[in-house]
Amino acid sequence: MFTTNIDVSDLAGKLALPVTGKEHDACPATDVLRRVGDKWSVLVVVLLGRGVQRYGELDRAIENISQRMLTRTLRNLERDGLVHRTTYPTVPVTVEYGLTLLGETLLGPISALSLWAVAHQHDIEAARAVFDKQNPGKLM
Amino acid sequence: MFTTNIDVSDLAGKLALPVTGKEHDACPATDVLRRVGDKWSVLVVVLLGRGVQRYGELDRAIENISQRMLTRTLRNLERDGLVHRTTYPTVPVTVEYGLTLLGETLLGPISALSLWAVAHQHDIEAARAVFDKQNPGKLM
DNA sequence: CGGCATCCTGACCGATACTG
DNA sequence: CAGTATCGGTCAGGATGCCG
Repeated sequence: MFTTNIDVSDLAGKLALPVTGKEHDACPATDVLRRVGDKWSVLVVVLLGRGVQRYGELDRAIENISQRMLTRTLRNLERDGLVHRTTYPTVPVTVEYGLTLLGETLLGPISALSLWAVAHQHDIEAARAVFDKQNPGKLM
Repeated sequence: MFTTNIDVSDLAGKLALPVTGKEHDACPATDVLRRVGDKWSVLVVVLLGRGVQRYGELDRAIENISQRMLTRTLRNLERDGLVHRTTYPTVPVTVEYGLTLLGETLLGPISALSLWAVAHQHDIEAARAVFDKQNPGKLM
């Protein structure tokens, strides 16, 4: 069981003003947030959090992901050192994917965010309904 | 001081296999992750976490954000109920932005993720260097 | 001051076909 | 089985100009 215990003031305190473009682009948090924000990465990480799985297992587990995106997602995660890829010289070839130790440490933060999303989904949905009613045709 | 204390097994346990396309698209976590993953939302939320700020203050604080994206980011956050917008009928008009109570509860999870990113930035950088050396020309 | 309208570029992502 | 190659669509995001 992993737990996280975070003091928010740590982050706000570290942030100096103004935030230049280079600071933002070079910020490791920006980097990670973009990876986490792409369509499949978090889902793959969470699935691999249950244990090592083969390419085909992931492909079937996520039903509608394209092979292109599954491969791209796994390559990116592998490049960042979050996922390790193991091949066995069988015929045909067998490939297993699993989380690295670094990848496992990511489970805590992304679970915190996911659980926040689940916990507050109705608040968000309600807020959107109000906004869309008060601002017809705006945004969207 | 906000703190979060998360049991990762909560998330993995809730996830059933296989994950259909509709389940993934309708998942509130997917939704939040995409908003968090866009280029400016988290930065704006963190800045507003320090207190109410005017449009121009945010614009100068983030130096190189375009007005278009600042407005879009604020609108999206407002629509989701994370940010509140207050206008004062001065001449010219004054507009203040601040976090809602819901928005403040998001500071915990995104700080957890950001601090993870900062803590492991060197691991990630090193992993990328190894990957890029072993797979020249692949990905990127 | 605090936007909105418009145009443009490059990601991200999906569909399809092919392969060691 | 586990990918690669190619094409095309959609959309985030930047630049510029105008406005109440």
